[in-house]
Amino acid sequence: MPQPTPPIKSHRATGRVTLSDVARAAGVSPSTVSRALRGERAVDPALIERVTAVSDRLGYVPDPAARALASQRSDHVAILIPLLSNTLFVDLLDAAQKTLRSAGYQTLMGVTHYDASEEEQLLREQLLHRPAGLLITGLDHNPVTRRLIAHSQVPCVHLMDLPASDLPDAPYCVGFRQTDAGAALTRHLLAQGRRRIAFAAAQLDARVMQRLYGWRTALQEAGLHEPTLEWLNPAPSSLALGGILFEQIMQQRPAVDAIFFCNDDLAQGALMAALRLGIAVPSRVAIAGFNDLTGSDQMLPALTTVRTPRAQIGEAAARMLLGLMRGEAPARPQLDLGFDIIQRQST
Amino acid sequence: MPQPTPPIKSHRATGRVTLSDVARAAGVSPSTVSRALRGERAVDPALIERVTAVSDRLGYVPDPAARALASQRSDHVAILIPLLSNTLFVDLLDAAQKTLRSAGYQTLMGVTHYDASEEEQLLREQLLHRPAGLLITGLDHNPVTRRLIAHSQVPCVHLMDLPASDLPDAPYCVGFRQTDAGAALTRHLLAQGRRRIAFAAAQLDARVMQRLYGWRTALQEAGLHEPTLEWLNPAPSSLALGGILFEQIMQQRPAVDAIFFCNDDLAQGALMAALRLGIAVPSRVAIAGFNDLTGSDQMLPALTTVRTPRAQIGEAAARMLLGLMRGEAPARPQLDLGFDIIQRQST
DNA sequence: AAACACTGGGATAGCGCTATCCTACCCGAA
DNA sequence: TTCGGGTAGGATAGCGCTATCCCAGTGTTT
Repeated sequence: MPQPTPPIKSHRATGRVTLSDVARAAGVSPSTVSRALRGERAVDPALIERVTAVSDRLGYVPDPAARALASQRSDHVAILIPLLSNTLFVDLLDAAQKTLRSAGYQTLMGVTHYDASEEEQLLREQLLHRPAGLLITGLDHNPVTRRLIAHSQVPCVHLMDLPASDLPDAPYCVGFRQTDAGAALTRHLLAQGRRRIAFAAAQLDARVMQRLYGWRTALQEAGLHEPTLEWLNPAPSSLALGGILFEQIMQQRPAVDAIFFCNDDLAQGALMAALRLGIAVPSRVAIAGFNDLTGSDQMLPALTTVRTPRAQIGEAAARMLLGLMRGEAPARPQLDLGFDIIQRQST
Repeated sequence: MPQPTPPIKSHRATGRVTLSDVARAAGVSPSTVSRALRGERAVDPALIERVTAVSDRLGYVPDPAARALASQRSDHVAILIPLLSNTLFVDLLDAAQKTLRSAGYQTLMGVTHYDASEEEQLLREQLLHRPAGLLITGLDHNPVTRRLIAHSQVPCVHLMDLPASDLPDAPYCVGFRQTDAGAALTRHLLAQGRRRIAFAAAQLDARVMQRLYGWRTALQEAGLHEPTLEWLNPAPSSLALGGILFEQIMQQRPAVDAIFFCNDDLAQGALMAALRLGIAVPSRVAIAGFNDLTGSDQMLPALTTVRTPRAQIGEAAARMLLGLMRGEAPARPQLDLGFDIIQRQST
């Protein structure tokens, strides 16, 4: 009776070059290959070189799933942003993603739509993949979300916002002081001789409210604060809405001589509406925006705005996170990248 | 001599509720739990219910890494787009991502920057994660990329473009006929009485060239084609560039009475430049764009453009892919979602 | 010289699933 | 009655890594 030849390899062979293949070819143990390739523990430099050479020759590439299962840490970095329809966040995502990829990490993107419970749910899904790090927009999250982050032990950097003061147990974050930026732009308008400065906003997220606070503070300091000049609309931000808000303000508060829009899209819409309505900008009313989005320099008149370093924030936050994932503590837990007032023709 | 108590659980216990925990609690084998929860093979309905109940009670959630390792398929879907700085692709990504997430998939995003070798490299990285599916922008990829896709056996749907004709072995794709759209918009301009219609383009990707081809065809049919009215610039598209192109064309081809810009950002820039230069639109020159991007309806005059169903493309492609991943063949491998000419005041 | 760290390698047991094989049982057909 | 085939469960061996333990060899201390 003929003996069946025993299978040499598993019945589920995949054709992939594995770590054991490299180990066999290099004449060392799998542990050594693993350590040599990852730079873990001390390995004889000569061995590292030999293993690396063999690995390259065979075209070995580690399997992320196996690595994730064994080490309980994947090569994913999760990022949570509110929207993709605001280029602000897309720029953040783009920069972070680029930086993370060059370090070998894959980005897991989550879009929260400004919804705390959706944020929580997205975070849960992302944490299942045991990400190596987490980037999250803003500082205010619901308690469950905060607990999930803390309990997961995953290094986390917050984007865009900075805490009011340097708390001892402050979270890691990269951004700028929204309040200061709001106040600075308002002071710019005051310096131009404007006295009745309205604040028009939509999509009232935490950062918008901080800009409002900055506006309010600057006007109070100047003794010019007037609550009826706050024009807040919770709807999503858009050019069209900017036009509508502009028209409302001009009609209902004709004495207004400047409007601070919380975002450039609103301000751009206002500028187009002004053109349509024949309202002279800046002579009749000055218009200023926030974020220096695409096209603001092309408006007629060109839009005065606050340039926010969103790409730099994305990149710096990713770098800080990469450091944290290596176990390094950043120089300072908060990184303030500032902002610039860009004066153009609309003020 | 006291015996050391043997550890009950592994020394690397993670506190996670595993499939075996559910199996033990439900009094069945792990295989049965796995099958019951995935709806694999036939399982006694009563058992399915019991297992599901126990699983819910314990809060069991499958580990994606373990699943990926064992099954050689992850819950990731890879998506490759050229840029994040064009809202067109962001809308595509947003819609696809939303659809895929609701089906339990995580999106792995790759940004190719219109670079074929970067696309190939990104694809390699994504394939390491053994994605369950792949979405890729466009139909033209380098041979290695095509081979990687074919060899990976991962279901793949192409976005935005449709092949010239219905080939028998045609790839799956969802989009619309760029050539037809280009021709249709050109015919619209002809119908308005325009005779010297320029085509201005930047970021000359395959789709832009197809629109150019459509423009050319329509003009040739009308006996009005003039090669010197092709204005092609390989630089990235932007409002500022649109303004520059507009100024160049008006200066160097004063007889032009209409300009078809290959993308709305260029056309918006041109409209702003026209305002600045005091060139009347549409009386002196008509301006039309493509894609109906944000703000086009707010321009002065409002921009005539082609509305492209990018969100629908993202969603439909994701749905088609989900079907393919379940092993279903779509009704037709090509899905044409069409386009609409949106006539506004600029023509 | 004995005791004691280090250092750098190997052996091995999982990580938490799924794929595959195996088996008991039930059914209808011969 | 017997047998084949289908059905629904269990047993088990990995998937490809890393974490942990172990150990031989080499200093270092008193």
